[in-house]
Amino acid sequence: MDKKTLMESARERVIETISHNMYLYGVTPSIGRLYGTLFFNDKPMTLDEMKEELKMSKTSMSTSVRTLTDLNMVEKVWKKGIRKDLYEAKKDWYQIFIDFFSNEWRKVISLNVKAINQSMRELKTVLEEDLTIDEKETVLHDLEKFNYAIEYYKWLNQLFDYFESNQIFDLITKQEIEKELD
Amino acid sequence: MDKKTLMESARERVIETISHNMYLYGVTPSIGRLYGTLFFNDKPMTLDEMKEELKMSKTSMSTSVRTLTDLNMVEKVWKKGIRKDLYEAKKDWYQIFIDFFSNEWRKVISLNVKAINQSMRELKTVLEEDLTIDEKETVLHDLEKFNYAIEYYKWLNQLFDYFESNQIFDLITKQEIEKELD
DNA sequence: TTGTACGTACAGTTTGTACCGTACGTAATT
DNA sequence: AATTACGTACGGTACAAACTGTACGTACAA
Repeated sequence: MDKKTLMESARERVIETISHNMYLYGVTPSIGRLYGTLFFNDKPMTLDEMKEELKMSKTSMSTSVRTLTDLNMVEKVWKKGIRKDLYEAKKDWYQIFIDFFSNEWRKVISLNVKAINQSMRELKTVLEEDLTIDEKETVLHDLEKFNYAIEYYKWLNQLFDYFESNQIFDLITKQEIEKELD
Repeated sequence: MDKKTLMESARERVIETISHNMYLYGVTPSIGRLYGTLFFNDKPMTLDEMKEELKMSKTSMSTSVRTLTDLNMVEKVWKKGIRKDLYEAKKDWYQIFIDFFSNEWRKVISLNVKAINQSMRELKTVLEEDLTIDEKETVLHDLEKFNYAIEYYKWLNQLFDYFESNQIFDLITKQEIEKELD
């Protein structure tokens, strides 16, 4: 294998691995591959360049890039004289990690909390009616579980606050190497 | 709406919300719904009971329950005199959250690190050959990125160590209520 | 040993979604 | 104003994943 191929395959291996593991962020391998490609490409790319590089349709590049933008993994950049939109990978992985929780997870938490609050209100009105022993017990059990959930979501939000405020880096510093990986 | 329906719908709303939001853990709504059902069912359930409750096939229940078990969200329990397998939801959501990172994320990190190390070794041998200025620059750039990634994964692992050791609860206590949700 | 109950592997079917080509709206260029 | 270049909404297709039914292996019961 000549040096050219070796250089390419070394990069490809990592891109491919990343692409198959970005399901943790809820994206498909194709989208992951696009991020990997942008990450290793030092210059911003146009949709046409991505299309060419990945041998996929321009449409796919457009929607994929939008997904990555929504996840704060990619941003549009401007360069004078160039009409096409240019995109480049955000390269601060710590920030991407934190943003993911601050955005995606908090969105979900908010939805769950809303549903739980609604159900709690309803159950509390039911409590005022005549209930059998069993019914009352069931309602109280459910209310306990709802309360537990709410507490948990509060905890999660506090945790994400901690991430977002960068206090987490006081606790675990970026450069520090304390133990060997693998 | 009578009290019976109200009680059921209050519970259903929350189960449904959870089921649609458990994609963050990489599971489908069906599997999420099963977890929700088990969570609110105070007694362990058999596959047949789940099948009946969710109006799905026993096969689906079997595979779904296995998925949830792999995620440490459900466990098999024994009861003397009962031949069927019984399953119940694990109810410690903090632990589930932590286990998710300790298991799923670490698995992915390990794979990524392996790929990167392999590629780093290859690039370092390439560096010893005759390279054009441009080639050498590219290789060095890639090596820098690989190093960055390795550092990031070390950081993540340290973070998860912190979770796993429960030190995180010293930092953010479970009961504490500091701010209002939503 | 035979019969019964149970969980799951497997293969078939259906549902969902990733991806493509086309065709349109918008904005820059002349 | 006309033309060109560009990004994306839309509808169709093809592949993948979720789900089902059957059928088998295993373990307990009689």
